Amino acid sequence: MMNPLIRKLERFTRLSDADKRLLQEAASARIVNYDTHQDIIAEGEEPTDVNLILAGWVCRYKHLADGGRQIMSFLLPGDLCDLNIFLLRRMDHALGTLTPVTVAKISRDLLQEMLNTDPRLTRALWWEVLVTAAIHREWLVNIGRRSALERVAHLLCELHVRQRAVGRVRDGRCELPVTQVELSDALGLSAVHVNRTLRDLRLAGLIDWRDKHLAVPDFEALAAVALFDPDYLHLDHEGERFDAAC
Amino acid sequence: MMNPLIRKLERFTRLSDADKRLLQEAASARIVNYDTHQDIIAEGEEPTDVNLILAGWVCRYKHLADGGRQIMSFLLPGDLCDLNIFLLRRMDHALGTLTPVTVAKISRDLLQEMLNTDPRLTRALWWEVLVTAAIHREWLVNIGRRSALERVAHLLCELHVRQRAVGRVRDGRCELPVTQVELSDALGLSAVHVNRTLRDLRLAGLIDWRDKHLAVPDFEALAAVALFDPDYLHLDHEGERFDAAC
DNA sequence: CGCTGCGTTGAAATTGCTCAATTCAAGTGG
DNA sequence: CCACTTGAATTGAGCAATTTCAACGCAGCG
Repeated sequence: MMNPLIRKLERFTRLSDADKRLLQEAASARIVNYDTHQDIIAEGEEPTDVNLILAGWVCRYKHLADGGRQIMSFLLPGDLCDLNIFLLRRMDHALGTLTPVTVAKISRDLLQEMLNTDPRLTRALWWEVLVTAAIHREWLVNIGRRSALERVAHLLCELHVRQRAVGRVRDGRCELPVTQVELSDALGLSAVHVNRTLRDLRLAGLIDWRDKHLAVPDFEALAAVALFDPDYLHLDHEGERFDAAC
Repeated sequence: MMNPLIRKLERFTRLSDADKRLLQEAASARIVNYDTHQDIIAEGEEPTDVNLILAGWVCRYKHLADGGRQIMSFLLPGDLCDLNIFLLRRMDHALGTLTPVTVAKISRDLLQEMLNTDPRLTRALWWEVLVTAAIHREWLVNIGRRSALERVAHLLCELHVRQRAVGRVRDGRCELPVTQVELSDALGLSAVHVNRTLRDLRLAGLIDWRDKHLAVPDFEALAAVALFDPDYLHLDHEGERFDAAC
């Protein structure tokens, strides 16, 4: 199995064969499977491993007092969950599966060793952390300031682009194995309104979402509705300027 | 001038005298002043320095096509702005002043050297980055799922607690040198509605905001309205467990 | 004196929410 | 193979929260 993390990190920086071997080993040591709607780690727990998603979709979320929840990230194959375990003792949010999921557990100690010995890999992994924060910021804009139509379209654009970045889009078609309720929990909208908004996008011919797959016939058109600008994903091989330094 | 960053980082980990001297030097090298409503760095620019705020309030924000804006962070004295300059080439957001501001510019090279030579400081600085991301996540919950009253109260609680953490609260009173419009830009609400919501909080005796200063007579009461739980700020000396390792 | 920025208030319009019912597809057990 | 259940999507109707528009007050300042 080609490690999807390697593919993604190579967008950012070139990795040596040794880097890749190290990552590949780390990602093979301890594989764990989860069913749909399970917590990989709950809010308040003390994490012991970093979770690398090999297959399936995961979300970060928090529960609210009134029973609602807010999803703060969608994590796809190749995404790394808790690089913060080195510094923050307790999880201030939970990680839950949206589909059946396979993760590789990378222990603190192993990761620490990788970070100590491999500066290029260190940079690549911190790039992950910073891009995650950049996505959080764009979500703030999305939820705070955009209309429901723009909001839904924007999230669909993001998920489409992120999947394209790791080779998971064919003919404008990618996975979208989440429910409308889950989308609404991510967007700060009601499920009913998400449903109506999706209908509007469908009627406008902008999306075709069926069988857990999203087809976007004209990405530019959808991006225009969403006011989507992919800069915040920092996907354009920015790290290559570091190669000289390594 | 006591460096407010040192005070804050010591909440997280103990710093040696050498660490502190290093930080103190770095924060004295190049001091720059800004007026109110200036950009310290604009969206799209390539940052060259890390900005350490010594005095005044700063915000992260993005402009929208329709002229609106979303504020994504409030940065207070002792906060560090762009630790990401090592990895992300272009700013995906701007940093603007809310008051007259004094910052210390710490160059890439100097910071890089500090990170290379001082692992404890490195950890402390990354703690900054992770806490910033944690605040972003809580803001997502706030904007996505809470009512206007809860939302406003929650932000006021956060700003109060963050200032308490750096010794800037006396008798329940702290600075709040922002306008209602700026609050509304941070909360995803209209300025008019923020005004009405503040009136409700004032009439309920929960806040007293005048002359750029916020007084909270009964913090627990305000926190109850806001559903505020300060865990996400990770202020409770979590890093001490690392002392053994250093 | 007359700006200008900021705060305040009222009234009308709108967006998105809640409640409730219905459909549909995919199991699951008898 | 059918009856039943369950999870998800869909639709309508009424309602509530928030926005928008518009006006006015007030203080600081050139």
